Amino acid sequence: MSTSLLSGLNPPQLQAVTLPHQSALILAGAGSGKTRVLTTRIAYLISTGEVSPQGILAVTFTNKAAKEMVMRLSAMLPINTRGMWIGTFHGLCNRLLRAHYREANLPQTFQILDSADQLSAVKRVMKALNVDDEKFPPREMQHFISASKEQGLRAHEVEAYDPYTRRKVEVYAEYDAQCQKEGVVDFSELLLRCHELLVRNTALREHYQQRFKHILVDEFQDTNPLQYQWLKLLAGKNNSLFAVGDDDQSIYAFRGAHVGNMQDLLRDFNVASVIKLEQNYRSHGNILDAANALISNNRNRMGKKLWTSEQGGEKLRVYEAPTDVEEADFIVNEIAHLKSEGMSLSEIALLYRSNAQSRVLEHALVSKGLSYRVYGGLRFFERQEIKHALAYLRLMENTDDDNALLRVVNFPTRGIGARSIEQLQEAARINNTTLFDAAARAGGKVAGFVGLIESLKSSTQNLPLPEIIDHVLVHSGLIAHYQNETGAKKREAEERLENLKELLTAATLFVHENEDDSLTSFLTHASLEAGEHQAGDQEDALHLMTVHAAKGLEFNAVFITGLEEGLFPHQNSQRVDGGLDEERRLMYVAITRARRRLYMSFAQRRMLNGQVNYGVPSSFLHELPDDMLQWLSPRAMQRNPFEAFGYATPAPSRSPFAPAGEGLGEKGVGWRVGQRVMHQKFGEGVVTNTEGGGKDGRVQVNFKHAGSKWLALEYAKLETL
DNA sequence: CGCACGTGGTTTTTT
DNA sequence: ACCACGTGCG
Repeated sequence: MSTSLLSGLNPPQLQAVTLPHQSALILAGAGSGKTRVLTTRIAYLISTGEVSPQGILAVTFTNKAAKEMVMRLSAMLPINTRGMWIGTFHGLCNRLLRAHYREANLPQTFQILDSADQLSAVKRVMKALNVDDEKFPPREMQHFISASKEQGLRAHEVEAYDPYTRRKVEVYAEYDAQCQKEGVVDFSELLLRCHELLVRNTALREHYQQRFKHILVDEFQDTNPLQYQWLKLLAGKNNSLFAVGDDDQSIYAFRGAHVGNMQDLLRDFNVASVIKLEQNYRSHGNILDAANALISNNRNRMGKKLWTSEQGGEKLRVYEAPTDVEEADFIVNEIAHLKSEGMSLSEIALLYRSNAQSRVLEHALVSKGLSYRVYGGLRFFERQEIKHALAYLRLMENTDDDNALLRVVNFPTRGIGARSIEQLQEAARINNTTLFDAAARAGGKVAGFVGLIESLKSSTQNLPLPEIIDHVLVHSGLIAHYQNETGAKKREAEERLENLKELLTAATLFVHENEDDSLTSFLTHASLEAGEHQAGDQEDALHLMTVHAAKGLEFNAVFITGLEEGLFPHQNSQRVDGGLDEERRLMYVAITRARRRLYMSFAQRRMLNGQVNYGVPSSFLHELPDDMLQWLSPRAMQRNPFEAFGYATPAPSRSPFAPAGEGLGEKGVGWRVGQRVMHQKFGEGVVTNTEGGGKDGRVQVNFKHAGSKWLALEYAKLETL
């Protein structure tokens, strides 16, 4: 093999890459070359003849990461990466289920429900079962089902000791039955079904166990219990599981990720030693030291301390603004300055804890004329018009897909109203068929719809994919529908038409890039890679995104905004066990995105949910060593940080948020927002909000140690400070 | 059928 | 403040 493959690796990286055939856990810190290690290991295994490309199974969480891996691998080795099993958990499970659809008891053209599809499917089940959606909010129901599946539990396996849970289990069971009848699977079902297939089918399991000698997993800290079970099953007794992850960057517990999988892996696979990648190639020393200091406040870490040869660097800049608007102004000015110094906008990121915070920032950016791009939000394949188009295509593939039928049976409107649909559903229920079957037996306009689908099917047979879609767009009436929009909706309709055109482009591209260019394959692509298709990122633009979305990225300059107690760390995290630790990891992720310059800012007052909120600076700021910080605003943290943050002086009576002459936050409760108070049990704090008056009055107090709490004035004994 | 108005919710999210 | 969703009316 070529020695160049391994050159430039540091000792632990080299050790990881060249490990013998054994299971391993690689604890890879931020910016420590994790992806490089992963891809180089694959290249190493193949080029030494240890394993053939077919014997590799490499799993990631996102399509982006999978693509990156494939790209780097093809650059390293002169092999055809097509056909290699490198992909997301969902993508790989899909592949397996498609290959063995009969054994998995699925139709060949089974469709994949995204979250929105799943929600409407849940709602339909609940309606059919007469479930009170006040007592059982559909969203919660959906979460219950997904969460159960991610634990590897079918409805009958869920422990239900109370009537409430039993009812949910009932819905879960019926939901699964409905999906089975309609030939659709949701995201977690892909994994669970695949797992069950391998558990039950010994021959199949052994076949894949024989095949995948080396299994490699990226971002292992984000795996949920079902994903871990799946990996364990495929690894069997003889294969090696090479897991790369960072417990300090585990920020997805809220959606079922189980960091404990890292410890479990050590035990289940008898991992002899954990290899730590601690040399960071991304950030300057100060940034790294600050991150280390912050994360050292977490308990139960596997233990890891990043270091860099790039010692020192700039201090971390901290800015306190009176209001969120002024915070945004400061940031925008700072960015304009950086730009004038030659930094390109795309090298700068603006991070926030929650999406709502982007509004103020965007406003400031627009007025300053700086181009930016907000990441996250509505994805291409999730747009209404695209979903409509896909629904027609799905129905053509699989007429049992009731979700798809309901979406387009009367869109564009063809006179099939709520009444006709109810009749259809009733007929389907009585005869135990799907809606399309019921529709096929109906007359009138419904029959017309059935005819439309049949004619779309027959007239597009053997056409290439883009032509199929083009035909459907025209003959479904979608194009005409949007073309006929006038008045207020005209602009919106034009954009939708653009997107439909873009769908054709996406299909053309898909045909070029994929060997399997069937409609089923394209529909799967649309479900599993909803976000991949994004237009317009050529321009040099700032990156605006949540901290979550920033994981895995890096920038020369990073702004972490809204560093206020209750926002970041977020209020709701207090209710969750280990919530604060996860918030701290989130902050750790945020800090470690920066290469050279890091700004952290907060505001004294902020408009939140239509209300003025008075915040105190994030406790995370206190956890950063003073000597690494450079304060850009007058108010500095000195001997007693809390002292510096309290609002000993009354808040000004005029603020951007308060009409002139009115006392701030004065609602008759007798406490003023900004007032420092003492509570017998919770100690020192600052009033951040008030509500009601007299006996019913409540105040929100942000306590120094106990966090933020709402207190009923009737009971709370508060004293002024 | 489509619009107008009212109501509730509001952390993070990939697949 | 804002948005998404649901209901009721023309």
